[in-house]
Amino acid sequence: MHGVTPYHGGVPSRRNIPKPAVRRLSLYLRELASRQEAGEETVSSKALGRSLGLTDAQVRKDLALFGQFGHPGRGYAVAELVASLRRIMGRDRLWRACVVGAGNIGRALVSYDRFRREGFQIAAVFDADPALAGREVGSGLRVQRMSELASVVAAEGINLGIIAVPRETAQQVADALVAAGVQGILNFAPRRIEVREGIAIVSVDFTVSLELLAFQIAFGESGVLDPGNDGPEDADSPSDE
Amino acid sequence: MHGVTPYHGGVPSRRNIPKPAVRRLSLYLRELASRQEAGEETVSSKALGRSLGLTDAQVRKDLALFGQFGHPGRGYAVAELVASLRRIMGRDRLWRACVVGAGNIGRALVSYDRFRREGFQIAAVFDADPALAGREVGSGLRVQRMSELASVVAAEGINLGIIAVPRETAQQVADALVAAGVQGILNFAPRRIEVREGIAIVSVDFTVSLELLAFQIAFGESGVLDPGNDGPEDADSPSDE
DNA sequence: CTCTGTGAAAACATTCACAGCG
DNA sequence: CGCTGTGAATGTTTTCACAGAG
Repeated sequence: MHGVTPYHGGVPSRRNIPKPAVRRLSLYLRELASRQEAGEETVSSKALGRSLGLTDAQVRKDLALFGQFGHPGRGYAVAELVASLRRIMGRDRLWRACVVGAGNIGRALVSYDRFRREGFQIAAVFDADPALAGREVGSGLRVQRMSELASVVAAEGINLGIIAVPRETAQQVADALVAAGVQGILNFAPRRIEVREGIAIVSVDFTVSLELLAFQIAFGESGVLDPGNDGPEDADSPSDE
Repeated sequence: MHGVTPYHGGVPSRRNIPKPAVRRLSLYLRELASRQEAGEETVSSKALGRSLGLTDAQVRKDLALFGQFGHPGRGYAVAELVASLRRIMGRDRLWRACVVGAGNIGRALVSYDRFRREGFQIAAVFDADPALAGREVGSGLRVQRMSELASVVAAEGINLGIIAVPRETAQQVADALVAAGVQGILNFAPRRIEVREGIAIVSVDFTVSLELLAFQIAFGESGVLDPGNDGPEDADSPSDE
């Protein structure tokens, strides 16, 4: 028992957190929040793993990367673990994002309620097309000109940028976002984005995901099915720096 | 030299293709197509890797999984490799997809031109809300009722389903798609989808990607930066079965 | 000399299996 | 008992480094 202490005195130091583990952390948090809402007070690594298609050992290993949260014989206290995970993942702070590109994807992201509900506020939208300036998208946001990006990012306290422009302009948008002071970028353009050391970047590439799907089907038919990957379903991995 | 032969006689059999390698294959194909258009005739693993933030050894290993495509001393013949990769990835056949869910994300996907250009045709859109039935989305597609899903999938020769509904209904939509006969599913709903053996599934989870981004920033500040992952940018990995 | 294909080594990630707490 | 935390074992992916082709 360690009840009050949030992170535990001796967090297994820092460093070297496997990226796949972090993605799963996000899944744990989602599942735990849902169980918390359902009134569950404790949950075992086995139960948690079962819901997400993971082994119990995997769940325990992942959580143990950040401290000792479990109670032997009992499992994990849901509320406690939710609070810890939120802090670890930076979900205890306010994230403000801007979307660059008011095309199909940009507009969909601005209107994607889940972001707001999960604590990622979209505070501005920009587009290079002057014809779109002033146009309302989502709930009450108006498209602003690229020339305003730096000042708006500063004035609105925006710390994340979301790139939803065509591949041709994606790198220069990234440069502008970094110059404006964002700490991280979520990239939806189908190309690699380079940013300087210290800026976080994660990419989501729809085409790669679709092609991965096509490959599985095409290759599964022509060749032998890959059996290795039977157990847990595994999410299509985007790219992060 | 093996010039004409497309796949080479002895493809290193089948089986056991690492998933990360398949994602990169998609990147190679994109980069190669762009170089082909630019008139380049050959490319070395080093040049290809450089463009994509990968090592030359990685590129060679990935390609070697499927055959011997390179010409020692010369590099890879661009046109030849594009053709081989297209076949390997199933890009030489016609893919027809339907989108289920005509909300923000569903509509954005229907209008996402890149899918069509890359050979993934969206042939139908469905939504459970009867009020949306008949509404036009994208270029000339009309929203259809869920009750028509099975017959439309059959009639239109649809082999892929794209889930763009809220998490609550995602699993039952997946079941309906599989029952209707699709071979694979691209899932945008924030939850795990289970499908029977033999059906391919890839998931894209925006929230996980955003949280991965937030984690990198929050953890980088509070702790020591993870140094390991310096080199190539790495895409945010979705989930695939 | 350039550049591939590939065994062997290293790094990384998952699973096993069990000591020990409640 | 039930269930965590964790070393040790196993499996997977990446990198190294070099023989050999052109």
